[in-house]
Amino acid sequence: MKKNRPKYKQIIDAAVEVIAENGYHASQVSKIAKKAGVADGTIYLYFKNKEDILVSLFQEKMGQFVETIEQEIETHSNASDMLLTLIQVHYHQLAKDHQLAVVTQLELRQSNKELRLKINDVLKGYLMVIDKIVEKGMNDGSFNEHMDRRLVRQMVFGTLDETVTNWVMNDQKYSLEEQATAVHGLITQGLTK
Amino acid sequence: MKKNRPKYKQIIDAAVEVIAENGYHASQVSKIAKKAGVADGTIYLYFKNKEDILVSLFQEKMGQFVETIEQEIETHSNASDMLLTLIQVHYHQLAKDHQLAVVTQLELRQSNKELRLKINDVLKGYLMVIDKIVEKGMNDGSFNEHMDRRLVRQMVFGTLDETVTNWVMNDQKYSLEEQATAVHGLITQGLTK
Amino acid sequence: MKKNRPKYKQIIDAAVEVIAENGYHASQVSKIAKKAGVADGTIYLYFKNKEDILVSLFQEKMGQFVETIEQEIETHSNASDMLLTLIQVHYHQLAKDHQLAVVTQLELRQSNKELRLKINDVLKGYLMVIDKIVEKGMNDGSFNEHMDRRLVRQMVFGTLDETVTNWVMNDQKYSLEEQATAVHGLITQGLTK
Amino acid sequence: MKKNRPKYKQIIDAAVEVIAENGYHASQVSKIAKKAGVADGTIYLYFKNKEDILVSLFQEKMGQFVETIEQEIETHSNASDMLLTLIQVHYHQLAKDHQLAVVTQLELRQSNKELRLKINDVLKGYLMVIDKIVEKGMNDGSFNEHMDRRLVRQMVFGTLDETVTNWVMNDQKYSLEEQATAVHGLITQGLTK
DNA sequence: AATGAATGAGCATTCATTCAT
DNA sequence: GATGAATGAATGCTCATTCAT
Repeated sequence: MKKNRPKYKQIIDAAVEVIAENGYHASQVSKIAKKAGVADGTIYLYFKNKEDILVSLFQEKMGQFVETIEQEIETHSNASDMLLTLIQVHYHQLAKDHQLAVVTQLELRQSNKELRLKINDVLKGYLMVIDKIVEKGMNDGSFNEHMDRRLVRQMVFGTLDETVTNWVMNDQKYSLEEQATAVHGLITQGLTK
Repeated sequence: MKKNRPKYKQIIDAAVEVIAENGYHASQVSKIAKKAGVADGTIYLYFKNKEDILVSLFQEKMGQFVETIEQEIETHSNASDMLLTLIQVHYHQLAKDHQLAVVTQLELRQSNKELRLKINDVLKGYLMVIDKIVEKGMNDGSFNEHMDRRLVRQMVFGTLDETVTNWVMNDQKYSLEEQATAVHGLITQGLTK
Repeated sequence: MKKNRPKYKQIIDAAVEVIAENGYHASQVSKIAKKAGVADGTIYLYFKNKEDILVSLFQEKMGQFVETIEQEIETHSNASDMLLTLIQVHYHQLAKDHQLAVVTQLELRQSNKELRLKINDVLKGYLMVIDKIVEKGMNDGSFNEHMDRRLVRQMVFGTLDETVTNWVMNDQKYSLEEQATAVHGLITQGLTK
Repeated sequence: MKKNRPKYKQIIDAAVEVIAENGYHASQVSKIAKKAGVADGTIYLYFKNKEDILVSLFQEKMGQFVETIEQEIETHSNASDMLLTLIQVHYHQLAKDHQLAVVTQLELRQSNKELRLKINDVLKGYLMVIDKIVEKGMNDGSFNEHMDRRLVRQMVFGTLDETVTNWVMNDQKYSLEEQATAVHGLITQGLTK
């Protein structure tokens, strides 16, 4: 299994670093190879092509991301608490790894439509976690049962994504994690008094 | 004034068409020129460079967008109604011009960081409209007065943007405009019953 | 006769200025037109094409150059004195018009082979003046009668041209005219004691 | 060391051929690559850019040129003989390689000012050889000790350069090498009987 | 005569991918 | 498995010249 050989992770981590430092368009395969300490050609023993590096990068990182969130959520039985936890962990994961935040929020979005579609596929795992929480809240009566689940998921994800992107674009100069409860409040209570 | 000469708009409209049809990266200047019915060199009488076409495109379209929304909002005196109108008009504008929706939601985001920063500048005008509505609602007591205005703006914009992007990515196969009241409900009431 | 209309000289003088300021390759027709205070298209009422401006420029300036030298030479009856006068006037003409010196010594040489052949044609008038002096000196016995006239002409012209070019390349920071007698000495006496 | 790999010289020789055949401005990198039998991109493994090919070309060829002249000169102890040898070898080197003569005398001079400055740097090695000969002659009393060394160098180089350029422009239809002694006579004895 | 908007041919360079060693 | 030299397709922009007014 290629994914377990040391160079696989080595190349993915090099890719994160190179993209964070140079930006998406200035991240040539040769730069990633150099940073990973392998020859250009070696990359192609582990990845089908450049796009495959980026998709794999996203899969690896997002996989850990979702896994961590799922574990944390399990410690709660209440949908609203689970949602707060999801927000906190989401923010925490990105706040603790600035490079990864830049890469996922800004750089990877410059990729072409096909790559973005594949990234969306990877995101589905995350959206399902949101879905489960919403589902639970709607079933146990803590959330409004007349909501369109798809729209709820889009509101939650759109809000989290937009807040993180703004934080990254503002050079991460305020605390992302401290916003968690306020954002949770907005999502659960809405704007109305 | 270059912006009033017919070829200016002709080229911008051609750019929207070409990008919608071919995608951002396959949209060569020569293709845009051909579609606009002018010579390649003519493009450069009206735009500084390729990026300038795209920024101008966004400015033109977003300018009309914001203007239309502002006019519609003025017919209401209530913050919640204004927000509903904003959502409706936002959805309507993009639903009525599928090509423009594809270009702004998907294609233009593949541009490099500089272009995206310029696009963000243009977006500020729109965000200010959201701000004004929120401000009004918080002042007249219809909205919760303890909210962080920045976060509110990000939630509203993030939700609208995510819902439109999903609609575009799903090939616009359901009605965007019919979602408006549901989205308005989610934003104003939140998830909680 | 086009050459007598005011815009003809106006354009040529603008060309000298523009080329001296911007260099040969950055001297677009539109820049020359602007400096001359005429429209781009007007240039083509007076000159066949861009190359024709440059050839005409060289003809005009070199014509005056040769004429001045011929007049000055006539005041002498001795070949060696004539040669000294030629050198002095050659240096003086270029020293008094720095822009013209830059244009003829450096910039115009970047032109393509065809233009340089035409320039050489114009130069023939000047070379004939040198020839006449040498001829006279060889006939009256003051110059060595066994010399190859062509080679003598090339030595004289090559020496003058190289000394002026060096002076221009060194930013004209020493006096060109003060070198005249020394150069005359070298040419007439050679290196040998 | 890139300069020792076979493709380095292969590309430089191709550049000489292509420029001699097509002229400076019609010598595209792709033409040079084709003539050298390599891919366009390969050029850039050996040279920084197009200008670097031309500067390297000049350095390589002029390096051999100067080296050959220095070796030949060493076989003489007399300044005048050394000068004759320099002229003979200068003429011989260019007469035996017509293409190189065309490229250095005509084509490379069409380059822009920066390239010409770099070429002048390379030329300094050659001018120093002239300087050494003149110095020697002035010290041992065979040459006039009151001469301005800079002017002498310019006269010698200007004369050689002009005679070669004329020969090239006249399609090399007479013998350059047979002129050597006559030119040497002109330079050492001057025009005066 | 004069204008200036419009034209469109032309080209250096990068970089993902391959494949002989 | 690993290497890295070699490949070659792909494109934004300039500017001399024209011609309708």
